[in-house]
Amino acid sequence: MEEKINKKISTESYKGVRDFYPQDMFVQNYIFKIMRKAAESFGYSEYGASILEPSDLYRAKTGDEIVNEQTYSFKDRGDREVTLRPEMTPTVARMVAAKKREFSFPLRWYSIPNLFRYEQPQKGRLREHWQLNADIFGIEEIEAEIEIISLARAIMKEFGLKDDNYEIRVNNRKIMNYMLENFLSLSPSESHAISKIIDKKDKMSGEDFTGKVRSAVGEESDKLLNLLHSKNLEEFISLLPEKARSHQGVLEIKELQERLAEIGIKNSVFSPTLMRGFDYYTGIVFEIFDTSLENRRAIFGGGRYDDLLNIFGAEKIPAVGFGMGDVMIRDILETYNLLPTYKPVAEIYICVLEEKYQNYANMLAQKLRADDINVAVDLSSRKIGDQIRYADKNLIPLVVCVGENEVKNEEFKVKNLKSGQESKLKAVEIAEFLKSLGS
RNA sequence: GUGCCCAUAGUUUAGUGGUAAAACUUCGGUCUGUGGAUCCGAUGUCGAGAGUUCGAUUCUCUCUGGGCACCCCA
Repeated sequence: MEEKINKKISTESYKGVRDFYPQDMFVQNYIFKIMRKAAESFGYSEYGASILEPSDLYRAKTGDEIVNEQTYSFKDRGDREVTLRPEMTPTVARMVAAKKREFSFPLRWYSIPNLFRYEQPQKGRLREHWQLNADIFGIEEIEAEIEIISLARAIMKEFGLKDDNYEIRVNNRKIMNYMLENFLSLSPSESHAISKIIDKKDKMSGEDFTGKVRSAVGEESDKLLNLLHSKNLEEFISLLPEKARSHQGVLEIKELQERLAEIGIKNSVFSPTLMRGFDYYTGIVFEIFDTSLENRRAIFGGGRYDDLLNIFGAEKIPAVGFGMGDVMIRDILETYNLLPTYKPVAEIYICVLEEKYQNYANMLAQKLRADDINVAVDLSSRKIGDQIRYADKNLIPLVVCVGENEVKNEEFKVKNLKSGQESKLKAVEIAEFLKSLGS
């Protein structure tokens, strides 16, 4: 024997990414199907783009550090810096800005891109994931937020989630900025730092949070803490100084909640500690938050980003949008036992009793396919029992055996593997029969 | 990037300083013009590399991968 030169290649997938075997792909397709259906029911059109973007696209917004350390970035053969897109918003902003003269606004767009980030994988966060992005461009008024949140809620509903499975947390960057910069007289960098602390409130103990706020804000911290602990908007407003009570940011939240309630969305909650990590948000921000004990995580997040398109030198184009990841929604559906049961694509399996009937079986399959039926034909010439067993193990619901009798009579016994029932049918009747099964 | 835990057939798990076992799955055979069965058999360089040792799957280190948390958050 010669020594082995070839080293075996590992069958593991690349770190932090997933293989989708047919059963996984079935779930993935189900998730995408629901997302598409809901988005399109609101008149949103699907768009797409390459996963490769020039690194500058992200530098402009997020800074060198994130691009260098948290993205997949490399130089191509032409010495261009390239990044695997870590999010879709800059891409869609670029696309909209590029052709803004050609579009009549508002634009309602969605996409389900795969996104990459170079990070340590952990729960709910992998290196590659898919994320529904839905955005509306060109509406300055709160109508945009109402529509976007309605869409988010419609998706939850379509997945079978009930309103009391989650809450819609809302806040407004405008009032938060006002509060930090005017009411508490913090400098922009101080208020930026405190925003990050506020955003993490739920991740630390009450004392920790109080302590961190005190050391960051100083003597005014009690005022801030009281505001952040308000249970609802009324309490929050009552703690604001007189002249701030009718601040636009407050009015927007109030109107948003009222308008949502009017159209039947009653599970919105004002959440003064909701900030969202991104700096580009300029107004309302929101999150759909799973209230089950198992997850306690945001399923959706989004908000208004009126100034983002400015980086392309475009005139201001207001925008509201959100993202929803496939990893999170999978976890949620699992929690509430809402994952669909796997069904293979083949509806009928044709068993071949003797090798000489193989081509007859192929012809029968062709006829059925012409009637839009998904048919697989056995190729093994194995014993009939093994063929049926194969169909059964692969969850194919119906079996037709082709042998001497069938060829002679042109009639087929269609066997339902679940019930064991057989129906004698002509080839042309099979499509109708399938419809009657309602599969 | 940091820390903790983990790694044995395809899967779930036993087990030992003297090169491994069970169940299920898969594949092959057995039996039946109609299935989830029976019986027989096959499938592992114990994640990779190095070290300690007469001898390592077992002990040590490094790496890789997985899980969780931190960092960061899209």
